[in-house]
Amino acid sequence: MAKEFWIGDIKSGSYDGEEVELKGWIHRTRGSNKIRFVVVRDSTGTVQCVAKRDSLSEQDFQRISEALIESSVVVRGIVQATDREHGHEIQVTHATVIGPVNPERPFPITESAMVEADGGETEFLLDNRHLYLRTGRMTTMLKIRSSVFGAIHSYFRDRDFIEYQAPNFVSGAVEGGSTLFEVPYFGRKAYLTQSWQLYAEAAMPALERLYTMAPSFRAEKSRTRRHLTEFWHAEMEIAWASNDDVMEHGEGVVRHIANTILEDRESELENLGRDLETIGRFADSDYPRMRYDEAVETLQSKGVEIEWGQDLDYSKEKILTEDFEVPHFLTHYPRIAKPFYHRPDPDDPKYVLCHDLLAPEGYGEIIGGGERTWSEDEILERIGEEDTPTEPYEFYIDIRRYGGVPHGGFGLGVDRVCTWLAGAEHIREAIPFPRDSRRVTP
RNA sequence: GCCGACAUAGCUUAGUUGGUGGAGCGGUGGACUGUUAAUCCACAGGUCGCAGGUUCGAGUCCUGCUGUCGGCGCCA
Repeated sequence: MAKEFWIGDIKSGSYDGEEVELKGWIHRTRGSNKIRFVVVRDSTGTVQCVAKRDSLSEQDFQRISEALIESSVVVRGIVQATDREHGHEIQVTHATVIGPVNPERPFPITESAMVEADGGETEFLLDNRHLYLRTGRMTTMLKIRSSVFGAIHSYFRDRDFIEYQAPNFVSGAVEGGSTLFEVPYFGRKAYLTQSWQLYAEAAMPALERLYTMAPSFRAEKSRTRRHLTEFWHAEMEIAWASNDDVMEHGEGVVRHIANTILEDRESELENLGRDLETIGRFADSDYPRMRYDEAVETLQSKGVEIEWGQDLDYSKEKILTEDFEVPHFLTHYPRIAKPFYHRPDPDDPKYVLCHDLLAPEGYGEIIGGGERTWSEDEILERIGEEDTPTEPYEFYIDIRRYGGVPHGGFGLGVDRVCTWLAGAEHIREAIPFPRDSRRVTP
């Protein structure tokens, strides 16, 4: 039963002249009543199978001729290298349809649906996401996504970080409670986590270097091409570290991701029309760093209306990224613009020791992080500034009461990184079943 | 939360000043021995998102609703 032959290997010439048994799905089919051209797909590619009427039994020829797009088939035949545009093809000797498609309900995703959608974001394709997954564009995207996930794991594991898991049901927020999903919890209220961070800080004195990749949930009614309500969050926390140390890892992991997909997913990137030199630049360059004050001056010199102390929203980030060809950091935001867990800069407590990493080409923020407020006095002062009650944060304060140390970390939006590196139009293209404020199905 | 669009066959869409809704793809039947989104002929397929209203007459004009898309804010 196990599958022995893969289209990717057939196309690379491993079986020229040999007989193979091909298991896959019909991608396209055409031809006459004497010869049928059936393009078969598997997870590694597509290959044209040529079924000549007199080369296989009448029954097999009939079956393969009648099978509709997305029928699953087992085809046996001889691999032949050709000069035709599609390269290798298979001269069919036997054909069986395993899972047929009923002509009364043909595969709904047609050329017209694909061509028109381009990025794949029509309502129809979103409603049929479970079927859209098997199209070329989505398959390619999922392969790149897998490599991005793998690269994040290998980056941290190669540097002796410990993978550590936090609960997804939580009782409080990391920041502003308005964006929490509330779920009933045996007569009480619980919430879906927005971030691993608070729980990571609890384990920081135990593990010192830790990371995770897990879903985070934000109940924001965001309607943009960079937001999901459920997204994959790669987070790290490191003891004995400054803002600069954390940034080194942020730059390191993003460059490692770019390097990995360049190495493992070159053809997939090209399929999506991504320029490899551009990705190479993301992989090899140093990422510039700019302080908030400098960013405000730059914006003001460009005629943008902004006052010191305002947070930098997306429209302003976008203007800043125009000056860069690679990701760049923005650091040292005003204390008043950032939540309590960011540590004030001892050199100038008007600022906090934080950073955002902005992707170029208009993709915007992919990392947010910084040094944490780590002493008991400072954390109480910072929480006090926000008029936040301290009770929900008792465990967080405890971490500072028992041997606090300088530490920091960041959160990386994995789906955003996939969107950016793949050159996709919308974050929905980069995740199999996107969740936003208007869609939880399929 | 705010702003702006859109909704016609399974899909992608055309539809003029309001006068019996067309096409391409997909499907079915037929032709064709090398096709590349194959081609050619024929057929089937429509409560024009829903509910009201204006009118002799509404896919088309008006109101409301629903759904979807795009943008802002928020952020990863």
